[in-house]
Amino acid sequence: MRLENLPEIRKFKLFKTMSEENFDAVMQAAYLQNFPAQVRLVTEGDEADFLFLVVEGCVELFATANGREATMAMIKPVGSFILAAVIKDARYLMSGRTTEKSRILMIPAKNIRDSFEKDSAFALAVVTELADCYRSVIKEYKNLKLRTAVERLANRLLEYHCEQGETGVIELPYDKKRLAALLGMTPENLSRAFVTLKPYGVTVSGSSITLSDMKGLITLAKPNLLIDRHAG
Amino acid sequence: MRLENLPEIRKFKLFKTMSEENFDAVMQAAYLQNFPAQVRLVTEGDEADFLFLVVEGCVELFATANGREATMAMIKPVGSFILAAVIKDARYLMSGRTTEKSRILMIPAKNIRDSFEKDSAFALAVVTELADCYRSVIKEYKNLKLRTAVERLANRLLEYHCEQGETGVIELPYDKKRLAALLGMTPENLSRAFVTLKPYGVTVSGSSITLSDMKGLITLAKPNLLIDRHAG
DNA sequence: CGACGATTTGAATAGGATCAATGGGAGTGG
DNA sequence: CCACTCCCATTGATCCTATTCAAATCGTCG
Repeated sequence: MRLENLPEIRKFKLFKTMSEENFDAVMQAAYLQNFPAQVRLVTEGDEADFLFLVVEGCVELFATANGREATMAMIKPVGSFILAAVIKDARYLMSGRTTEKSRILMIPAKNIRDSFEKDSAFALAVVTELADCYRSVIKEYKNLKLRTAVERLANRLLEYHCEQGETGVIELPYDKKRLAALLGMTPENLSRAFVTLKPYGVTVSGSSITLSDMKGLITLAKPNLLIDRHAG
Repeated sequence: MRLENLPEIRKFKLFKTMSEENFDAVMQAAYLQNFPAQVRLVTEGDEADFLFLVVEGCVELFATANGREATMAMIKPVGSFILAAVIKDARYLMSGRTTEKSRILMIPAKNIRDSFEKDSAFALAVVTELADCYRSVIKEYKNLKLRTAVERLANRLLEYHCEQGETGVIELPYDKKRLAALLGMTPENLSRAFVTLKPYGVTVSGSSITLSDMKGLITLAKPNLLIDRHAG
């Protein structure tokens, strides 16, 4: 593959500790491709042929059943997806599609599994990454089961605020439709949740959100170290 | 520790491939203890000092926030819990309590992490176990997001039916209160869900359930390979 | 300007939760 | 063996959250 993005990939936590030799071998076999928005990269039920890395852009992971659809996660650079299926040599449990123009690195699953056996530093990185993924899903599950829609939104806003430098103004990272799906609600309900948060200093203007009463919002959201990335 | 249950522990997938030497060392440091029902073994937020194995009995994993409580999983013999926290040397995201008289093996986290580094066969087993755990939570998450309460119950009944030998009669593995919590509903709602399933051949008599219209029940449940252990 | 998709708002509905009351065993003590 | 008690399960009534369906509005892009 071409090397323009190699340095950042090398810095990604999965590969940082990998031996030079294995890294080169893996990248030799990998494909770096550009995709437009709305391209389906993987479909649930398919065999795990590749590990995916989002190098630029964004990928939405989602699942379907009974005619319903649920957004499971959004993957931003540099992040991997469906590592567990690759390691287990199993079928994907989720589908993935780009939500914007994206640059995606596809690594044949076999190369990952081979390196895993040859390179113990890489094996450790895989375990750590898997443990992180596991803990993230547990947190999402708790978020969904233990909070109302308004509380989930409030905490998500606090998270973005934290990520974006605590300036009092947030830019939503996706359109509201997708944000709603990610939070486990309908777009209509998200709209209403924003209205509910108005008394807590939340002002919406398109994709730009102003937070003018952090204290009040935090009181409502009750951020929790064991659920949220922000909090503390 | 005492050795009465050693053979079954040795057979547990986490330890099956471990070197004799490491297994002995790990078990040397472990404690096997009997607990009555309703004993809190771990509390979310605590540091991961031990990996736990359920040798006999049953442990309920649950989480709390905002005065609410959610059951995350039930662990039966032989099963481990909070492996991810142990590997990451992080805080537990879930609490665990026995639901019945149980025999629990407690392995100091440090021994697990040490063996993990020394024994590559064990490392592989850990990765596999973590990947399994991850995929299980994803399935639970899909189950919750993509199905109604009645559908979740129907599929759970089919799962138990499958596990228990497809005799047409199921014995519920826990009391209904806990089953309700596990399925993400209230006990009242579980009761009503059973009533809803009556036209599909589901007859309740205490903890014993009769299924007399498998075809109808399956049509309603729509079991899914990518969510359910049964199905197929 | 006009069209189309995204967002918001409104009204009606559904799925579950909560609150309250009743029924039913299992275990205890007489 | 029976009465009593307590806890669990069921049932009924009501409330609440969130979904659905419908319509209006906003924004953007050609």
